[in-house]
Amino acid sequence: MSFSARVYNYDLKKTLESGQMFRYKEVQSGVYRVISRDKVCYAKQVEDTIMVRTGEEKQTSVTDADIYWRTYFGFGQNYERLIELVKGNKFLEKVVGYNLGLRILKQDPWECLISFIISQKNNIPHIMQCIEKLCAAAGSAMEEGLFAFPTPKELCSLSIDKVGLGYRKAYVLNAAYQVDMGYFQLDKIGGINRNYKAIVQELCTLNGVGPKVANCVALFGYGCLEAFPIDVHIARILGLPEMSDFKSKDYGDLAGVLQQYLFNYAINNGL
DNA sequence: CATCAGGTGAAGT
DNA sequence: ACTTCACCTGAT
Repeated sequence: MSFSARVYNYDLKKTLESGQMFRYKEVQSGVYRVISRDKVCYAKQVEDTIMVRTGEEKQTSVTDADIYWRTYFGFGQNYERLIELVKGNKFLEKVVGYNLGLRILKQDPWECLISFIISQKNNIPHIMQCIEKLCAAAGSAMEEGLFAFPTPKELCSLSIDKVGLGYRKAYVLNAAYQVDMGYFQLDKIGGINRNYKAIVQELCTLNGVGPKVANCVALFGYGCLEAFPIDVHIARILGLPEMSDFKSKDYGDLAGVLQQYLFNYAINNGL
């Protein structure tokens, strides 16, 4: 039914609204409805506690849904080392300070892949609108008129002309076909002995998936925190004089976190 | 009406 | 290897 998580240095609003995921809605002040795969939850933060309400019928002990959402929200993550790593660079210190509490979510690779294919050369409100239309058209119905993210098979057998995907439609349909047929195995590329580079390389074999989208999927879908997606905002920032000797590799498995901090700083400060 | 928005692939240097 | 350009669509 619901659970509470004690969190340290977590910011639910920043985490959800930083553009890393698209299926959230603030239904009441401070209450966020979050949808992932075929699951819905309502999350609210009060100081160092996050309350998560799920649609489960009864609460016997810790449910699978609890575990799913704890992992999803990244409650257990800790990026404290990043504060030390950026010391000395005033700009990065400001960026990290601005984003304290923002975590990288652990999303579903399939949903993440399709979402970020759709995101290319597109703006956030329209991305969200496209995804909702896609779910309504192909996903299975859940409670209160909400729809699950469509499975690969569901996406394959859909006419998605009404979704407004534009030229991305072919990319989405092809990805759905490849995954549904088992030609492209999302779970396999994230297997135990695969690494970040291999994941990006594999993802880039899909039509419509280039370095930017592949790195987003690696970061948000596969939990590769060393992934460093470079979009127009990040590229602009990398051109700033204070970033002249910046190398993402220097930040190891916090590079992706810093990337998201830079991105969120950029879109909220007109960079 | 022209331009633009969280890129990519193809074709041209 | 690097540069240019078309691409769907909805918003301004």
